[in-house]
Amino acid sequence: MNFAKQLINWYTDNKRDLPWRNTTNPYYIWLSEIILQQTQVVQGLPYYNAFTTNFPTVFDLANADEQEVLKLWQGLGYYSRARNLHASAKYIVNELEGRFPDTFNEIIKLKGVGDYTASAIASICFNHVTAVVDGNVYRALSRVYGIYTPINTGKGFKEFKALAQQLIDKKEPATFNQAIMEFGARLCKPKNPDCDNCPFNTKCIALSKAVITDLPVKIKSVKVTKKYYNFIIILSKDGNTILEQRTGNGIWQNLYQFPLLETDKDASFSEIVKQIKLINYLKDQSIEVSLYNEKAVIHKLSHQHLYTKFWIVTLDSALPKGIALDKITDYPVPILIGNFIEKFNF
DNA sequence: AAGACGGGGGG
DNA sequence: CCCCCAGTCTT
Repeated sequence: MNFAKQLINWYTDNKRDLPWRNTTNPYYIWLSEIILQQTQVVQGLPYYNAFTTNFPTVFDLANADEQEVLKLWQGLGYYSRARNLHASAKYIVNELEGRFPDTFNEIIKLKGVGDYTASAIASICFNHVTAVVDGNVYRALSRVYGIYTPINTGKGFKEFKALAQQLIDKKEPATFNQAIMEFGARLCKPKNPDCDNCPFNTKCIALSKAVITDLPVKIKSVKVTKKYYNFIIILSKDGNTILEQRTGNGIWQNLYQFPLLETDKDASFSEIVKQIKLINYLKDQSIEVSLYNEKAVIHKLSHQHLYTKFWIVTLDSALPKGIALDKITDYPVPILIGNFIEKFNF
C-alpha cells in the first residue's frame, strides 16, 4: 500500500470532528485557513464559530467595519490576518461580484493567502491536486523519508513541496491534505510522537535511525546584537599600561584586555573622556586623551557585533601597578586586542 | 534571505 | 526558558 492510502486510512480512523470539515464552501474554508495560520485548532475554534455566526457570508464580512472585524479577532494575534481578511472580502464582493476565486493562481492573489492557504482552498473546495506544505507536512515527511534539508529555506520549501505533490492522492487531494496535517498534529507531534501507533513505523527512516528528535531541521537565526566597546589604552610616564583579566561567563573568559568602557550606543568624544576621568587610578591625574580610530572596528562574533574604538590615554605620571609595555605580548588576549597591539606597535 | 508579527501551550 | 503552532508580508 502506498503512502497516500495508508495515510488516508489512518485519517479515516482518527480524524477529529471539526466544523470546517463538514463543508466545502470556500468562504468557510478560507475563514478557517486564515484563522488556523500559525494557530492550533483548540485556539482557533471559538474564533471560527464567532466569525461564521457574525458574518455568515462574505457579503456580511465585506460590509462590516474594520473595527468590528478586529474586535472579533481580538486575542488571536497576528492582526494583519484580520485586516487582510476584511480587505479580501471587500475585493471578492466588489471586484468578483461575490464569487470566490476557484483556481490556485486566483486564490493566491487574495491578501493574506500564500502558497499553503491557496493549496488548501484549491484542494478542499475544488478538488485541485495541489499539495499543502505547512509545519505538519515538514515534520511528517522529513521524518518518514529522513530528509535533513532545512525547512526554513527556499530550497527546503521546494523540496518538500515537490515530495508532497508527488505523494498526494490524485483522486482525493482534499482528504490527503487534511490527513497529512492531522497526522502531523496528532500523531507525528513535535515532542513525543506516538510511533507505536504510527502506520509508517516500519518504514520511517527517522524512527529506524533513532533521529526523530533531530527532524525536521530548522536553521535558527542567531540574533545578532550590537555592542559598543571602548578600550582604554593607558600610556604612563614610566612605560606601563593596564591589562585586565575578563571574568564571568561571557565571551573571552579569562583572557586579558585593556580597560573597557561599554556604552549603549556609539559614544561621543566628550562622553568617553568624562568616563575615563572616573576611572579610579586616573582620578585627579593629568591625562591627555586621543581617539586612535575614528571609524569603529567591527568585530563580528556569531551572536554579536562589537563596534570597537581604542582610546589612547597619556598619563603624566607613573603607574606602578601597571604592566610593562614590553611584556604586553606575554598575556593571552582576544584577536581583536591582539590586532590592535600589533598595529599600534608599542 | 532575514525579520516582524502574537498569544497559548508543552516540556 | 525555549520551541512550536493548518504562514504571510515586508525589507
